[in-house]
Amino acid sequence: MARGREPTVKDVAEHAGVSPGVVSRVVNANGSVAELTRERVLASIAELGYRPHSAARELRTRTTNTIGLVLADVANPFFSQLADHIVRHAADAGLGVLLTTTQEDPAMELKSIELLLQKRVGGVIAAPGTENAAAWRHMRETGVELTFVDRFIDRIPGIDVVGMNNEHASHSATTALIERGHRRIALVSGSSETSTGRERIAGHRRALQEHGIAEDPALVVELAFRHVEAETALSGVLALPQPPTALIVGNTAVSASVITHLRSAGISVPQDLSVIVFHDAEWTALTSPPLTVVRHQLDDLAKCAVEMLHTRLNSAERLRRREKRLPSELVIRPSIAPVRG
Amino acid sequence: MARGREPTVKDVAEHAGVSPGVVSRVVNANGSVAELTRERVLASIAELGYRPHSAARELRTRTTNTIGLVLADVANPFFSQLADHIVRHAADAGLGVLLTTTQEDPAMELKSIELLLQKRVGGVIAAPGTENAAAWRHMRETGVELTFVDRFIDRIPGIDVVGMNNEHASHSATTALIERGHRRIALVSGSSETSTGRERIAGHRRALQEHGIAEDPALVVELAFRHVEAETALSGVLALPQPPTALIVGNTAVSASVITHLRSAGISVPQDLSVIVFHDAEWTALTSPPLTVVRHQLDDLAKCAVEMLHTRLNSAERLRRREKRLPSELVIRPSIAPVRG
DNA sequence: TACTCCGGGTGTAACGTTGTACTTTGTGTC
DNA sequence: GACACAAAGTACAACGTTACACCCGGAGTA
Repeated sequence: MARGREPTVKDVAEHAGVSPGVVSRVVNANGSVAELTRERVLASIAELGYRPHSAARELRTRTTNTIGLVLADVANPFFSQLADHIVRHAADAGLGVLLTTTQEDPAMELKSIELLLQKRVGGVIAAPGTENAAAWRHMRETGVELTFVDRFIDRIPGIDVVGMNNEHASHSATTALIERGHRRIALVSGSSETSTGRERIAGHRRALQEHGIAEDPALVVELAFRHVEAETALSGVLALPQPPTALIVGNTAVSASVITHLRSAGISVPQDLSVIVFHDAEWTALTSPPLTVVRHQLDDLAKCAVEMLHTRLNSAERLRRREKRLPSELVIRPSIAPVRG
Repeated sequence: MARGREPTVKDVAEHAGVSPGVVSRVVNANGSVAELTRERVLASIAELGYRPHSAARELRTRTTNTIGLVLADVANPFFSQLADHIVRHAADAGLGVLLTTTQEDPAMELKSIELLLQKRVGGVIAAPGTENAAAWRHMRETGVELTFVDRFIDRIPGIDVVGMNNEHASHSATTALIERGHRRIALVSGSSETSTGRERIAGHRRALQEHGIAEDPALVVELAFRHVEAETALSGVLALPQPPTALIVGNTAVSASVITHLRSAGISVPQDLSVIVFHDAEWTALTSPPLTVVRHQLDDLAKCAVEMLHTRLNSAERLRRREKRLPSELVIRPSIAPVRG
């Protein structure tokens, strides 16, 4: 197990009979170096098994090829698929991804931010919570490039945003239900303090208004992305004197537990309740009935986020803030039906 | 946007009127320092917003509080839940997680290994593929602590392993079917080159033998974790002259697509086919019928892996190789039934 | 001839941190 | 009063890399 010290530029330089600077220029394809020596250096590198030490490089150059990724939790299929795509695209761009999760807990989010600042990551892709605006702003001011994905905090200037067109998606979903005669439509959404929550509620409202349907605040349930609350909140809504005939689940974290609850409560879909959920997880077509979903192009979302960050990292000058909204698609399946007589 | 240089120990030292060494000792709670000066230093740190520069620290101390995590893909709910738990436990231990995915592609796996070596991560948790044994061994010899999780490569010495008791789990699953009268039981598993694939096939065989049932090689389908192959391979098995009456899906990546295929092929579960799948994803109870599953304690798996790695990282001496197997549980649901006729 | 210019190379300092060796001061002991 | 001894602090080098200034020699130009 002869665990020898890892070879350094110096070792390579000596082995190739050249100065360290030349080696550096070879590995970074930087300054000019004679073809012959270049080959000699490359040979030495191969022979010694040299690998640049990124910490040293980062220290010297004050740059990094690592980005941070801050998500609520990666057990939620929405985020996990997003993470998968982001990691892939980042790898394509030569970037490593330091993953942290917040479990929707502001304190953990703060710890994540702290960690990433210490690591001096070059940039961060994050789906931020609502309470650490100051910390995010500070991170940005420290010079860390930041891209918000899916959600964002709008009080912070100069941060790119890539998200879904939530307002539109929610509007379509509600409209689809209204067209089937539904008047009492419940919406389970994330907290209205999050951008996604707000936008989804807004789209829902707009659709109601367009059809002259009065809003009933009791039908809008904001869940701060916690599984436990799902059942109690839901049973409250379903027990209303005038219960809803349709339900939109705009909080991807609780979709499965909502369906579970409906089943155990003996509510049959779509006879008793039409259901639409956000995010087309792999199982949504497997329930009975298959669920109508709002399908997001997660790959595009990830690609955009990585690209935005990457260009920022590689361009010295200060770019204008960009915001990109990706369309989503309503996939109709049997979980919605015309309202009963 | 006054993006000033980040403060360093030197700045803090000057501000507090001490030498840099003292500051270092304060932040690392290392040598002894007078209570009074300690407070003064802490005050300066707070005021200046000092944050240690990890690259510099890593360079100097030749250690890291970052570990690598190498998984096939994090879109597979099995791996994504595992990743979620690992990231959480690692954070509790003060470790950052650099996530890479291989998409089951040996070349990508090699790139991941390369990246992690460059980053000089202190340790790596990995679910390895089969083809890069040499690279993994080399990584270990370089001094990177390594823990294999879920799968492993047994040709490599000195690497800890945390996994499920796959042989036993598979044996239980097959036995449960045999007890219900099934004789022709198909097994969709990962490649028998992976440890999990081998073990699951072995457990299956043992159960068959114990009941004096002849093995039929045509009933064992090895899928190298690729979605596309699932349908064709499966339809082959189902079209056999003597088709199976039961199916065990031991490849978590294809569970959903297998179920989809069964449905589109008009095969009703459990009347035509009893089904058991590995891994209790959040949706397995939501299909109709709900699926019998082999449930793994992913949290324990993650916890063990992180703990093993963590103790290795913090103990100077060379520890003996450890291997831990966690039990899994067969959760019976209506997707299995006594064989017909 | 004297000059600039350029390719190809060397040497050195610096990035921010911490370990080691050293100095200073105070305190208790014989 | 001399001694050892610990506590508290300083100074400096080193980790591996790269940016920068510099040097050398040969080719092109006035």
